[in-house]
Amino acid sequence: MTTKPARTRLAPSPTGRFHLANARNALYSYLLARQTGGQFILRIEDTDQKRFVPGAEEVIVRSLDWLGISPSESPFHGGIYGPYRQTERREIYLQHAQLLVNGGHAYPCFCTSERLNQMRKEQEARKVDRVRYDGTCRLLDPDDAARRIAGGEKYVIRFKMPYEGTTTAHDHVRGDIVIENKYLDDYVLLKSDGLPTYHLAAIVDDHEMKITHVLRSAEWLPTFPLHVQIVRAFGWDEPVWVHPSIMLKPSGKGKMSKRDTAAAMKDGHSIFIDDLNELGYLPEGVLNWIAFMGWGVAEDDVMTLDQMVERFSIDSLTPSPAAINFQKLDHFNGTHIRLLTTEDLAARIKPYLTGAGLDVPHETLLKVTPLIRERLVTLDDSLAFATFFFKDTVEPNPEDLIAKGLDAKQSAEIARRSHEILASLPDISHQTAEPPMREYVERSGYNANQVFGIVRVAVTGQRVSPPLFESMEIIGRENVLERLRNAAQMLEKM
RNA sequence: GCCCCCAUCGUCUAGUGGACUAGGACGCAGCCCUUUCAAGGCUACGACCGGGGUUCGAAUCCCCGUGGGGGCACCA
Repeated sequence: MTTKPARTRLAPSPTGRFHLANARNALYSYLLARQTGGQFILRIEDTDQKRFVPGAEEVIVRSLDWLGISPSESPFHGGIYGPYRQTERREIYLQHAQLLVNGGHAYPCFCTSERLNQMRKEQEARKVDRVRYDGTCRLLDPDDAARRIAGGEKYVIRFKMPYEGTTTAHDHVRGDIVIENKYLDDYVLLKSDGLPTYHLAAIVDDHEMKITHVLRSAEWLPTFPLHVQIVRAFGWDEPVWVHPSIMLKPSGKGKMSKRDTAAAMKDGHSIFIDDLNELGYLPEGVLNWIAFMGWGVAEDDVMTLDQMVERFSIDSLTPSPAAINFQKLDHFNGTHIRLLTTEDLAARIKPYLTGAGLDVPHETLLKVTPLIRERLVTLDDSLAFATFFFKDTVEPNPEDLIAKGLDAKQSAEIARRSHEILASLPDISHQTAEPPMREYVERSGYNANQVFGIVRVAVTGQRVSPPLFESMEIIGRENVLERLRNAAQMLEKM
């Protein structure tokens, strides 16, 4: 591809959590920028001070960093097109709003919210197709308006939307979108607090920051023609507009709600990036999962970030809404876990183990890791599979100690015998331990399931574990023997 | 209610008029491997929303239905 460097942006508001849709827009933006040798930047859209959530900006940056798709310009990274926080750009919007007013594309409006509410009520009563600003202040004499502003009267700046005609906006994913202007409105561009609304701020910033491709969620489609009109009113060139599909809840019925996110969390899943991190997901897995939600690839498969950079194209983005599929997340996560080197995986597992209060010697962890690797879906699954390696004793459930089809007495015998056999061995490596144990299975008349099952529960404290003999080798001779003794005693008392 | 968008297996998707007996992935089922659980391998099941056109020929183009989604703020 011989495209010129793309400048892309992620422009979230610091009003809540950083979720899947944010991450996916960020990913695609990042991919496009890196692929073309351009820049991916982060701009904070904090013009709604009422909804501002302290700390939200940090979560955004942390999430991006964790995913490995950090911006090169942002309030935190700096950059020559800053400031990257909209509240710090007031003057710029003020000037641009004035430009629009001077050009006859916008006008000051003094209508109070009370009047607006009443107006809306009346229009609804009349059952108009589209409730829309009635244009009262459009007719104001400019000098008059200027005097009222000078007099300190509160006002907003509204866009002067044509009452007739149509607007055609071109979305790269969907093609031309045509709408009759009468269904649009005289949107407020500058609020009475002097801060811009999204419509003005985003358009001005994207231009000022030399953004070439605007990637944003399809929720913006309804006001997309407005944005195009604003760009044209300024006389600027349009960026390439790209609206990836909306993400739906797993059932496919609507967007994720509070309820849905809570339900997902109960299931060990989440749409929030910081949650995913804590839940034990890998950034690689999350990225791979997100990548395919709205990006149509013929043979989708595991992909690394670098491979995505290579293969990504805004031409293959899909327009239809996509249901979130957490099972696929699990699949990709497991796959990426298996792709990690032992050292890497061990390092990532460790916090989950130590976090549970376990003392985790690194050498032991390195031996354990290959044993549990293909059993992990998330990193915290390591707790279920590896805890017994790092404890001095285990407390098996007595009932689990009794093998299927046998009674306590027989099971005790097996435990005792196994102890004897293992105790007689020079070492307990799986190479030396397995043959005599298998021989015992043959001779005893019990089956492998029964014998190894008892030993497994005795030694690991659980019915499900990594491979028995390899595990015993790591646990160590003395420890294994003791656990077997305890189990035999337990069984004999039953 | 109005506007906009969308429509291929349960889900994510490939498909840009003939190469489609419609391909892949997840999930699901079965088999193999196996001391448990996984992982892995193999196999099966499984879709072009409906109706009209256009065309020699339509999953692919057009129209109308229907269904789903999104949006109708001095929020983004």
